Amino acid sequence: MAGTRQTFENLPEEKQDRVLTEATREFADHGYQDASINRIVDRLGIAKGSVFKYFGNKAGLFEHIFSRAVADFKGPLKAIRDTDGDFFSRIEQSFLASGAFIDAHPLIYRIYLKMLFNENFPLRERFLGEIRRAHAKYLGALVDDAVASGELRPGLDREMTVFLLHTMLDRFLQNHAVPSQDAGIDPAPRTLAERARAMTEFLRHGLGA
Amino acid sequence: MAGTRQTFENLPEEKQDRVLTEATREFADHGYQDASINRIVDRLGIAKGSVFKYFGNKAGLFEHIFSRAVADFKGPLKAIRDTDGDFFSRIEQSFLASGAFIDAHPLIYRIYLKMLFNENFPLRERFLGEIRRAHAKYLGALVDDAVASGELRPGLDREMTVFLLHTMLDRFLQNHAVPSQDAGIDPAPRTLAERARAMTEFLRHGLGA
Amino acid sequence: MAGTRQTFENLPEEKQDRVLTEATREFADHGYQDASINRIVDRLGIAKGSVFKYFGNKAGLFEHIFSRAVADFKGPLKAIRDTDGDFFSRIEQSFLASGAFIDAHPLIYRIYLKMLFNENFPLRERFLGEIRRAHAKYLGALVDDAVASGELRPGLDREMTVFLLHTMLDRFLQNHAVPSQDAGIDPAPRTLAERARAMTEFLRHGLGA
Amino acid sequence: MAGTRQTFENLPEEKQDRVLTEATREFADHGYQDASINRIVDRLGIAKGSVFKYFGNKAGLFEHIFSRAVADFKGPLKAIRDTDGDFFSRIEQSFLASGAFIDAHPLIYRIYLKMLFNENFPLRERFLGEIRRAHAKYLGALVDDAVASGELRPGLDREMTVFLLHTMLDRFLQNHAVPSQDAGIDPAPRTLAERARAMTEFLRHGLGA
DNA sequence: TATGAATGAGTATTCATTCAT
DNA sequence: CATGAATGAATACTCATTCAT
Repeated sequence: MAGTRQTFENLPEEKQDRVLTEATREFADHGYQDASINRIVDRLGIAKGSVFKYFGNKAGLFEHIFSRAVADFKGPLKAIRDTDGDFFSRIEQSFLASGAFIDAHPLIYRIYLKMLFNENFPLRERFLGEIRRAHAKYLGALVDDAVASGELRPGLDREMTVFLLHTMLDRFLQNHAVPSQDAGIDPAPRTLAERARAMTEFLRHGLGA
Repeated sequence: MAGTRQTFENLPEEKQDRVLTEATREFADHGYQDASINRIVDRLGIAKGSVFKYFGNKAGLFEHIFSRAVADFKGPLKAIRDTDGDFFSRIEQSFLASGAFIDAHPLIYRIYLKMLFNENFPLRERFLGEIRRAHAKYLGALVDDAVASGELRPGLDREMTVFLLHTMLDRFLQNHAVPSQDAGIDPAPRTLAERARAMTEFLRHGLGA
Repeated sequence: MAGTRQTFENLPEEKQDRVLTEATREFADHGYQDASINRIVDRLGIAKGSVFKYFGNKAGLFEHIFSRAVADFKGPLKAIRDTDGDFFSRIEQSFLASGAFIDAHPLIYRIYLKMLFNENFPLRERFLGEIRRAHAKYLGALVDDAVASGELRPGLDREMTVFLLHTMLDRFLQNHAVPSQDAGIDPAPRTLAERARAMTEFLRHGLGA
Repeated sequence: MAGTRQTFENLPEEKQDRVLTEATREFADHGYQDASINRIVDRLGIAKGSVFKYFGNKAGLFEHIFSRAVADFKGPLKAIRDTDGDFFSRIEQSFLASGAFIDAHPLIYRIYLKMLFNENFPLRERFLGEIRRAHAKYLGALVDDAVASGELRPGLDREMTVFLLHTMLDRFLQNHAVPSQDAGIDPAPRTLAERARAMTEFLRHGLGA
């Protein structure tokens, strides 16, 4: 109880920020296992022991960073939940809001992507599960509203619809963050808004009443 | 570096297979950077020097393995290119064939997934580009056929359509390989066939004439 | 170094006790070199700097603890010096009193045992010498009395007799504190009293007139 | 199976000896936990990785050294088991043979002493148990012979007698190896033979018929 | 051609100690 | 007078790569 988490929060906020920024960058560049605390402290110009004082160990540092990020991840969705408008315009806004989040926190999103298929991140199951459930809950609510208002074509399987929306959102964001991934597939670079609009149109045709 | 690759191919085929299988497993389990040649040779019971004789260095070993895999990746698509049937049934068959490929080569696909967002794989850009282009070419041809036969609704942007198909296929496969990824989103476990059918139906509504 | 020891003794006695108990436990568990001031202060919930204020450094802490213990070690012997009774019953009482001391201060005795053959304890020579000399003096006095009263068989070398008594006492105590040490040698577990009686009988035969 | 124990035994014998000698010295000087592989390899002038190649880890190195030592420990006793002569002269020979062993392997004996009261040696229970049981078996056989031939006074408890002999032997050896331990108790330095003779005499009086 | 011994820089983590607040 | 942040050297251990046999 004595030494660990408390000590970091007693630091001047500016120093806290420097440490977290540098560490986040390291994890974004190298994932968890290959991230090097040596490199972090060298760049920061602080003693190696300090990091362990602050966070206990490497996993503690990662968990500190990513648990804050998980909270942030959920943020943009909440903002839209209460939005007015028809189903598909709310979907489009979700795309845009999530894209804006990624633009604001590119390092965090790179960590998330690395975590997706790399098993050795601490608390990976918990973190990914939280994010998934938040999205599922949010998208499920949107779908329920749309079913009630008759905006979706009848006979749609609710679970499959949520899964499809999630799929589209996820891939939209991946593509936004790592455009090279679609080099050769979608060669024409588009703005965030253009792409969001196009995918919404597709969804409207596929799902709309 | 002179007779490098040659020496490996002079080995009895059975030994070649053992080496490649064990190395593939290591990369699938740990990615590139964290894969350990020490562990590989320990499991194989061969000398460490041999691996370096065969492949030059760690990157050479990986490239040997994954360049063969890239060729395999393209295989299932070619098989369907000449298939008869309407557009959407050919799409559904693509889903099924790709899913079958993953079931047959789970380790290769795990490596591919890790490579997707992890920058430090050797020749990553080249490998991913090859796979992407193969898919784009294949899907593009399918779309062109469908446009010609009027199976797609008019006014569809070809590139965006290809992108959407690719998105659906990719996510379908990820979900097939790592089902836990959708725990909480698509809780009802489905067979490969059921899921392929459902996604095809969705595409038919979204894209069909 | 000025007011060093003083500051500790100004503490409320209860806090002094907590600090010393926890530190003694750490030294008993880990010896000197591997004892960790980090762990001690973590368990105590006090600042690390305080320990250094109180005792100067790690050696100072150990010396404070063990110099008090040395005084205690000598205690039980003094109590018997003035006892009446024949030589061998006084010996037996010494065994019992020393065993009782160990039961009352098990941590101190564990430190003593570790110090016996581990050279890197601070002031080791001094501490061990003090204890040895106290025992030698005490046992020597007993032997002198017995020689005078004719209780010992004639011709016994005084020094060797003292050495033998010391040997028996020491090993008796070690065995009492670490019974597993004699697993397989003396498998029948005995009470302190039984063992003291048996060893006294042996000594009576070996040394008695 | 590939890398570990085999590699060390392939080394030229001279190098094996240098490594073991230096490592044994380190353990004798510092015990297990405080022994430093850094120091060992620095003195040897070899790479740190080599030691881990040879023995796997620090515990493996220690176990290699001490398991050989345990075998050696038992050696001198076996040599005497078949000796002729009366009980007490065989005991005296045991003292002398064990003392000679310690003189020949002082480092090993110092490790043994440190292990006696320091819990964190690898395989400690096993090693100490083996040594104890060997001694108990040997001394028990001597006692049984003496009981059969009537050399011991009647009514002696066999177990207690073995325990006493073990006690005397152990302490005799400790005193021989670490004479300073008895500074102030037995100030007159004696030869090994003198001391063995004196202790045997004592035992003869205490135990003899 | 295969072997496996040698290397040395790299990893996370712990530690006693200092000193500004 | 107490605090606890900072330090940097120390620890065991792993790794890809080289090269003499």
